Amino acid sequence: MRSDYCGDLRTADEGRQVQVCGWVARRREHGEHLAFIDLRDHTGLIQCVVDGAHELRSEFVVRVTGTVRRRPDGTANSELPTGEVEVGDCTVEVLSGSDPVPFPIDERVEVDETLRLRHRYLDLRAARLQGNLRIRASVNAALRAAMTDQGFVEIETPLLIASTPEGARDFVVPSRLSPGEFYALPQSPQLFKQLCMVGSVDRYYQIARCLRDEDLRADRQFEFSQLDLEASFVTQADILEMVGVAIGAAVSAVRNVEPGPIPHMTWREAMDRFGSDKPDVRFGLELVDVTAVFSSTEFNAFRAPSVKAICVPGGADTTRSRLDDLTDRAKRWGAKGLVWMRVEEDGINSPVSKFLSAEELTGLREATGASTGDLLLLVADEWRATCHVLGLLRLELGRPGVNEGGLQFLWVIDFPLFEAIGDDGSPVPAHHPFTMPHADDLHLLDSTEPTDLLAMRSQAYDLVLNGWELGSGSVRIHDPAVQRRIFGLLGISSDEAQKRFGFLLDAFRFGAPPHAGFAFGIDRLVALLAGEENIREVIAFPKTQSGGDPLTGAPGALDAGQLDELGLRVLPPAT
RNA sequence: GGUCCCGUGGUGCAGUUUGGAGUGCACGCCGGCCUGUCAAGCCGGAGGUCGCGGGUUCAAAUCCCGUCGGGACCGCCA
Repeated sequence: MRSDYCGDLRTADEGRQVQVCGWVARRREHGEHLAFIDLRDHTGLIQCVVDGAHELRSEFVVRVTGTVRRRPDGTANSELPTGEVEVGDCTVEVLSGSDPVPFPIDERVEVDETLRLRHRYLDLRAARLQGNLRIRASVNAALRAAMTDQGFVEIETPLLIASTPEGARDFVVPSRLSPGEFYALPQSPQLFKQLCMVGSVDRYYQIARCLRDEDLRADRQFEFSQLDLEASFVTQADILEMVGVAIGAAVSAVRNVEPGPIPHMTWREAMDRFGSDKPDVRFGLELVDVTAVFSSTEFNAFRAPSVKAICVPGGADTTRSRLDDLTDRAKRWGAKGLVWMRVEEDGINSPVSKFLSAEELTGLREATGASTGDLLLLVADEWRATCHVLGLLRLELGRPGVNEGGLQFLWVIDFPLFEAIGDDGSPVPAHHPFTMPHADDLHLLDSTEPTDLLAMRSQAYDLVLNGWELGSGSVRIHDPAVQRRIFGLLGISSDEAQKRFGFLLDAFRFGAPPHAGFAFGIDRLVALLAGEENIREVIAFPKTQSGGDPLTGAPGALDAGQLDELGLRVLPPAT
């Protein structure tokens, strides 16, 4: 039916009789007996010269039989890869007609996203999504090859599993055979991959679909894909190396460059310098600790456990309304306030400068390296709150576009084991409860001091790319005694632990190898490699921010018969 | 749970601040002309519940309240 793809024809094909199939992208009529058709398939466009095209319309599906010829002198189109040639002496068969399309299939027009999603099959015809889906496919292929090369075995794990109350909200599936009971869809294959380790698989991986019922964002969908992996008899360093190999393969499959070794940064340093556990290191505006400068200040707002500043070079001309806007944002992010200071020729211009001593102002300029023309922004609070607010402010002020600054991968290591002490007095795990404490901090497990517990580091690590958390992993606890100790600290009784994770704990009684793993989001990686700031652009059929699918109408109601069969009754909406 | 932005012929926008006739631009669509265009060109034409509901007003796309849809973000996402 077809001899060539549209986008493949070149001068080397001159003289060949070809059959090309595709969609009419554009039609240019020049009277009754000359017209040009741009024929489009997934490879690109080819111009066909036809004897009249009045019956043809945009997006008609046609098969064109003709001869490839060099275009007449002066009529080549340098914008098109196929622009040196055209298909002439054409016979056109209409294989399928088309109504006028609801939006132009043209990159140059930004169309309402609901409309694009409602007619996703049309949106997919555009080069942007065609390219993105193919980038995604080559990333998947490169990851599979890299994992296979490293001795990993691809294993599929179940989608219908038991709900565990940890982590994100589960999507649940009612059971017909056990009315009133439910499966959960996996948030990740976490427990199964650890069982694979107990089962002596040694190295497991999977491109796994994961589902979490949490609010959607530009970088979050209900459903997403992870490269999920786990290995036995390895250290954290081994896992980082293996993931680095996979990432390198994915990057070089899309770009023609190897990303090189991925630098490491401790969690503490990331928070201190960037105010985030997923720092975007493509730009400066780093946080500067100035707590010491105000150690004996008279200014109440700065009598806080942590005072930090951002110096915005050349920012002194920031307008008052913009500063007010930044202050509003800082407050919405949880700050008690935001102090701004314009560094001017004759000193510091700030609403609070009269509360500060000369020594403090001098110390501040020294600590931040601020010079005339700069803007200083300060927040004072608990250390975590200060870092958090200034970290968000930093992104607001300087974050580069998705295609700027290259690909800056970063390992964030030495995460804390616990992120806070909960209301019940038990520490709250920062990762999951199977995370191995850092070897140097194991002795703190026996401490009863909250500060000791919060100081404990874990063998957990995140991979970050340009400020996006790509994924996380950890060395797991394989020793039942340590696991019991952790559950005890978390306030999880052995009965409760047995109820929640009994099958895993049982498995660990029969010889669990030391093991560690990782998982990273393929949607996010592909989006950044494709230069997209939204993962919906690299997903064939994504959902809107409110979790709907304008194409299929999901989610929708069930009819009474289905509900009966499942033993379900729908309550009226709460008011 | 919260903050902010958007919604105007098929598409993308302007018009909303300061109320005065559905006014404008570009693309697309339909018809005609046109033998080297390429986002073809020229001429003509059709096409509107200004998201929806209520309110204020002599008068609402415009002001107010509510609601629906979309987007960005905070919370949330072990």
